[in-house]
Amino acid sequence: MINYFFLCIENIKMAKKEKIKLVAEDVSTEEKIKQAATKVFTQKGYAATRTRDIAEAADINLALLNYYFRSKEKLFEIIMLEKMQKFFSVLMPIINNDATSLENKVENLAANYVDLLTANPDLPLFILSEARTNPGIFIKIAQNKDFLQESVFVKQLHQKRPDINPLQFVISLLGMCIFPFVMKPVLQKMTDIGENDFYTMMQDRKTLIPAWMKAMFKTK
Amino acid sequence: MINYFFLCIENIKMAKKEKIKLVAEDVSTEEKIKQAATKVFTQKGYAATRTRDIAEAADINLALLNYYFRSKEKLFEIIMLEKMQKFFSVLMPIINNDATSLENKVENLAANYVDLLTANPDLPLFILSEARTNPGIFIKIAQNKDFLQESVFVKQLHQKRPDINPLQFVISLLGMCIFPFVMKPVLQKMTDIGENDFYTMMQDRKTLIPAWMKAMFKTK
DNA sequence: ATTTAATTTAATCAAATGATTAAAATATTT
DNA sequence: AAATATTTTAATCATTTGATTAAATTAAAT
Repeated sequence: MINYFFLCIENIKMAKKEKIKLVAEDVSTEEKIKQAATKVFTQKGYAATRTRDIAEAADINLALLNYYFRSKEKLFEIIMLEKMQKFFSVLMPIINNDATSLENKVENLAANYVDLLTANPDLPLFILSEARTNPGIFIKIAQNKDFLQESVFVKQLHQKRPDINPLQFVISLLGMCIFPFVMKPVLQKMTDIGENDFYTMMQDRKTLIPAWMKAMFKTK
Repeated sequence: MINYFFLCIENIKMAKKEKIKLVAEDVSTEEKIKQAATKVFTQKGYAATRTRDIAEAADINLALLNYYFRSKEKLFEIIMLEKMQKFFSVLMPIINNDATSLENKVENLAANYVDLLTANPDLPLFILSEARTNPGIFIKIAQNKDFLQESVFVKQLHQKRPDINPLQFVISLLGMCIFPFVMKPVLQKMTDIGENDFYTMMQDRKTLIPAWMKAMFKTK
């Protein structure tokens, strides 16, 4: 997260280009490539994606991809870092808020993640599976390894239930929000759940998950 | 699931071989390849796996892979079907048992899946991510699309809470069992959770998840 | 208007990769 | 022991794929 801009504006040439394009405000070739890459990478994963797929989706010449981003790997890193940022920009402000209660944080997390993932359904599977296949990239994201343990959220969880590892609740909460979207491809191939049913269920989860978590806090 | 053996013993030649090898009881070349393929495929996914990786891991000549399994894709299908079977051979008997209570089913599912996934940590991410990338294979698995809706488990859930879609509970339960393993690669790269901590937490979940689910059933 | 810089195109390269082939080695049957 | 079938090896193919190059085109600066 920290070195996101460093990586993104990796050399001066690109920095120049980016600025020009931002001022110009048009959908630049660079942006077209990035959008196409986001689509193809998140749908098929890094290994299954061909640079030619991206070029075709972006409706550009293949050489342009390398001209703008040097390599498939560099382009992928940019996309991945953006996606990770999206994830953490939801998580961090909520779990570190001193002013909200534990219950309130749970409500916020459920609502915000359901909305984020409804808009980006294959985001979780993309991040989670690339973390396994492509470990190198996650090392570059110099995240403070204690950000979770030191969060207000974890402290509130510990206060509420000192007898249970707070991470158990964190994993369950994230699982209840994220897992449906991870499971979606399998679910849709194995059952008759359609797009509308799924959407309704996810919306219902905004209230179900907080209610469930409250009940889980109270178990003896 | 249904056509598993049909696919596996795709032609008479292979059927012959298999029988001979089973009788002979030695670790046949075919079995060596399958074991190596299982390892590499589940770790790296289909697209990122090179047939040469498998050959090297199995310590055999590359041509043998094609001799025994015709193609990378055919080999993959066999591995995938075995893995799916592993998953469903845990799920099906439990959710279709008339003799056990709802609470008992939850206990069984939690305990059995924690054990299964502790022994096969990258099984879920393998299945879930290939379902997205490689949709063709899941069509071949001619699963009855109503097996879940018609299960005793879903009926018991409906009886307990007619006001909530039973699938909401199913997804949450599976999520609480499976998601930790899906999240494991990311979790380990972002926090200081070691292998031992993770193991302990998963064992604790065998009792936590049933307790939580019971509490969730009671929410107003 | 001319020069310089940035962008785009078409053609091509080199390496990687799934697969095949023909011959050699080993096992099985007659 | 000879003949036959099975298994293994080494060499090679044909494609695919990420990347490059040199030329053409367009935009920007002087």
